[in-house]
Amino acid sequence: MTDPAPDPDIALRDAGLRVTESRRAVFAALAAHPHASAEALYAAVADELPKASRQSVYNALHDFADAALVRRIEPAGQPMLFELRVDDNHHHLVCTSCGRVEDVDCAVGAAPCLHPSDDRGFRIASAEVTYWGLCADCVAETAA
Amino acid sequence: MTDPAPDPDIALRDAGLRVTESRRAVFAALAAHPHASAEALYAAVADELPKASRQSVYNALHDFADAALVRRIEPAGQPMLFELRVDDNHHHLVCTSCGRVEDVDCAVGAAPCLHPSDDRGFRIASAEVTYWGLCADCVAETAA
DNA sequence: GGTCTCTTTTGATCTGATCAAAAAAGGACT
DNA sequence: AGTCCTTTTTTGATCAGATCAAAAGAGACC
Repeated sequence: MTDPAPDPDIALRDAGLRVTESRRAVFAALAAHPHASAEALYAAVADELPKASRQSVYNALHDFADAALVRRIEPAGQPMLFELRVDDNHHHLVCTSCGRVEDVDCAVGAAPCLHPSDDRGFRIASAEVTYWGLCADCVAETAA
Repeated sequence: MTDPAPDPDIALRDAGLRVTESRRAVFAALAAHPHASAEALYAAVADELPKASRQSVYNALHDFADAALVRRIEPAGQPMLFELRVDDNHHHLVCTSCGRVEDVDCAVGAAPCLHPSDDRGFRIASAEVTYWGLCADCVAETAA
């Protein structure tokens, strides 16, 4: 297990990125909101740092993704979402009703689905599993 | 196995959709171009039926998807893609370099990845697996 | 063929994301 | 602490893909 909440300043510097207020704020927003869109993160950042611009949030997220500090996911029908969990190979549950996203550890063993029956000549780098369904809240709501 | 190339007219009528020239053209375009974007399909349709509008292609695709005549996939970084294979549970190989998409049958047995280690209370309806990597052509190009 | 409903067209509009140039701030060095 | 160079941020434009809405047109049932 890697450290659960690494110091953002150190992580940034290690990645060769300058430590700035906006980036710290984006980092904090990511920690507070797993699976948030750029827009949602901008809203969160703006709460703490009103002078920050939307573009700076996009910039930060882009830079973080390039540096592998965050992972970017794009479930169908949703804008890009960002998450801090990058060191493990985990997958996602997505609610088809409310859009909620939850993490789920890799199904069986280490890299279960990494080998398709026929790889068509592809050099496969990773496998991404998305489980579609109704979250607990939406199941309850449907029942009512 | 269901019929490999069902008569579009019948499929449309069975779905409660009127049979029109544009829809027939979109169907043909889908058959000719698996995993094509709405834009690409519009281009293909326009070749055969110049008077067809872009919107009519979007409409048709939307209607087809609602009627489960086509499946819509949205690999990260690409626009929506549409495919006619809907009756089987298959997955996709996506080339991270050129964007090429290939089908791959469900990895092991019937519904291999359908059960995550912890479903977080979700009522799971389906699992989607995307394999990311380099297609054969892009591997060759990289080697050169 | 007449009539009603479903489709198509046209053109506007929206969201999410990206691009680009000028201004501002980080941080290495003295 | 001050200087300088480079990276970041800001500002505002722009883009792509997709959707919405009203009016015109075409399918299909009688």
